Amino acid sequence: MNYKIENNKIIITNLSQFNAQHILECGQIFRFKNYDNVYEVISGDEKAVITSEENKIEIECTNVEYFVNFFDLKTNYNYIKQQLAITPIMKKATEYGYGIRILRQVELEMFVSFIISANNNIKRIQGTINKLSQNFGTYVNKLGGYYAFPTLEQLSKVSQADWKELGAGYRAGYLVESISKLKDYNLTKLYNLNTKEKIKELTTFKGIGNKVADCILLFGYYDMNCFPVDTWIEKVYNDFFETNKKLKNRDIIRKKLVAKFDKLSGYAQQYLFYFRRENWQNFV
DNA sequence: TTCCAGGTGCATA
DNA sequence: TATGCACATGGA
Repeated sequence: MNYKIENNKIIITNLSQFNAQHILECGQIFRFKNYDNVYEVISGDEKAVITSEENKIEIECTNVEYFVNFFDLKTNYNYIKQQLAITPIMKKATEYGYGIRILRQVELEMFVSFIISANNNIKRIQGTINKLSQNFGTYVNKLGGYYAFPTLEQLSKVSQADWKELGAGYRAGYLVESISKLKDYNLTKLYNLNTKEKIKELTTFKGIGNKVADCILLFGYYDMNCFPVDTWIEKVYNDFFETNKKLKNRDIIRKKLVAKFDKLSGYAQQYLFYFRRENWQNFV
């Protein structure tokens, strides 16, 4: 992956493996907005402004090192796509979302965001998380001004009534209980465990089942052995991977997909998710 | 009006 | 272990 740093900006000229729309709108992050051909992203307490031109992409940001890591710029995604594109559907999906990259995000932010995401839609999830940050996060007076995602201490002050006010619905109780449990639990200790053990640990928290745990691990821990199976992956699985019957048990769907994609599961999942969600009208 | 959204918790068999 | 239902909320 080619990139360089100029005047405290990240410059990307290899557009075959970086597309802001693909990266931000494939469901892995909720704090971004788009106007004209500019995307603004907030992650943790940092912010980036991505401007796409014909031959290059400029990323102006609060912290260059943070965003080189965040956008996973040291990984060669052309090689990954090549390994994945061995069936017709995977070839289509990797071509459609050619600019996708898996973001390296903050553990706590993923933990909270994906509890909110359960049985919810992306627009409402985004609204809840943005309001949460505006009401409880710290204001940062850089790059036009923005609110950081709340720290654990700030999150501890969000009551069940506050969460309902933010639109979290029945997940309000789960959020209060699970955030409270984090006071005596260091999320970084999960790095010492294998994927199965990490899922087992995370699912002891209220509001975290297998799917949400997979998302937290994939997007917060860069664990590519995870394959979150949601309603969209269930559809794409039954459309392309299962010919006879419709399979509804998501644990079994996950097992079959992980057996197929192994250590590239996380990447495969994002290409398939983006492809199916953006193309839904072509498959109903 | 009913269905659906990046599902989970809980009771029951 | 497996199945089925309730759960907030707003857009289509």
